[in-house]
Amino acid sequence: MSHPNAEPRARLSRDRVLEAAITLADAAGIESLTMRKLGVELGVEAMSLYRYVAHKSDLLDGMIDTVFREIDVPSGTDWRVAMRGRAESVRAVLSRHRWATGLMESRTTPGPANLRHHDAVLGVLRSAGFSIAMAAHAYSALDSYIYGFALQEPSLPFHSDEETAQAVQAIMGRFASGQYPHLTEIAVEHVLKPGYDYGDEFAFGLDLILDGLEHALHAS
Amino acid sequence: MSHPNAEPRARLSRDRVLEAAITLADAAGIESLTMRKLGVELGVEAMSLYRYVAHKSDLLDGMIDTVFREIDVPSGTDWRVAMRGRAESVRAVLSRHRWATGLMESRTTPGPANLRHHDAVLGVLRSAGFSIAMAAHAYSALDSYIYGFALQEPSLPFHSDEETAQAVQAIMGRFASGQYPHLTEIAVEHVLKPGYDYGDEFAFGLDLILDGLEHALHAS
DNA sequence: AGTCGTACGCTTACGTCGTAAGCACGTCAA
DNA sequence: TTGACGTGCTTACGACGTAAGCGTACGACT
Repeated sequence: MSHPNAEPRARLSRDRVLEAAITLADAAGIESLTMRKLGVELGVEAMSLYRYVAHKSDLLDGMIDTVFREIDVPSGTDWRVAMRGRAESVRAVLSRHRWATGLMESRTTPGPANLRHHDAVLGVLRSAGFSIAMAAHAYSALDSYIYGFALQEPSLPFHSDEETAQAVQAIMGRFASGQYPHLTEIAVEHVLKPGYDYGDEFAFGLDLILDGLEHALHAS
Repeated sequence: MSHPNAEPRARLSRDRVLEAAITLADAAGIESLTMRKLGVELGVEAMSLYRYVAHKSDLLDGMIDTVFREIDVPSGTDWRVAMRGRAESVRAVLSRHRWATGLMESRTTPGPANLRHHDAVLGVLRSAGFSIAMAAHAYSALDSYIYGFALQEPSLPFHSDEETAQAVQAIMGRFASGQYPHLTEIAVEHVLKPGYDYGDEFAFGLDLILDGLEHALHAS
């Protein structure tokens, strides 16, 4: 009985560290993810984490790839269904982990889950008859749109009706009325209508791109 | 002659501080922008900067809005021409300031240049006959695509032929050959071809969206 | 049963960061 | 001449990432 009432304290592991880091970033934002706080979360000193992580940016890389593992790998013969499903899945995952999109910019070494995911995307497109060049175009267009939407969504204050109203007031109130007439118009007559949800905009742009790709596929 | 050979040292000002911060971030990346280094750059102690900036995130907000001021404000009666021009302008500016896109995620208070810019975008669309709802859709789709592209572009290693080849080797070399067949295919038969430039993909997706919007405009 | 390498977590310490608080000086109006 | 104000500097604090090295407990061998 070397440790009197010491609960066994589950062993650390890279996955446990990554998991805890993601939980912490989800809850408090990426900027408040520090090695020390992560240590506290795991009941461990900060330096102990370096047994599982080479440095903080290795931790971030690992977090990103863990997030990618949450995304459904697309498959199936109907490319539209597959691409739409994957788009929704990416968006759902990125909105669960709002810090992830902004981080992608700085990480240049894709992890295995990321590679597997994108390999599957290309596989679906190629099987559907897209040429190599067209598959590359489609890949780029879809990813740009999805990531861009995910990047903007959390920074927009449109998450509930009252919150939206307050945010619009806060922004518009800073300026002379009439200074931004079109923003005002859209705020008053569109965004402030009850039931408005910015997330609904996602489908519109996605369909635009899918329609365009379908057209390009048949034209070739 | 209280300061012997002291060159007058141009007075500080918020704009000069922001300008210097942007230059520094452009050159060395946003993560190496610190108040102290910015002070050195301006020949001043770090704390002196707080006369012009409330705190660091105020500095970042200011930088973002200064960047927005570089973007051409769209105008004109041909909405397609205007939207294409604005898209190219945004992309050019964001690729000059690679740190800016990733920062947008964390900034929630848009500055005046940002508001003016987006007001002009909506103005062009409304004048062209887009309904309020459709203008909102178009705005969202275009912004998502443009920002998403800008977010991905710097993290992709496709900036010169040799650089691309090396990066592809580095990534692919980490895995058993055949593990990612479609990525390999597209790398070998598309990306590694001489003259490939990822930037060229931008136009394809942009046209997809513009075509879709045109169709939606006429259908309504 | 005894030995020992190794995996794991801890301690201490350094340099850098953002920034609070207050001081010193030059300029200019009264 | 005086004094208020604008401007920049000094000092200091707590938090950060992480380098270097220490103690210990456990599993694999003899």
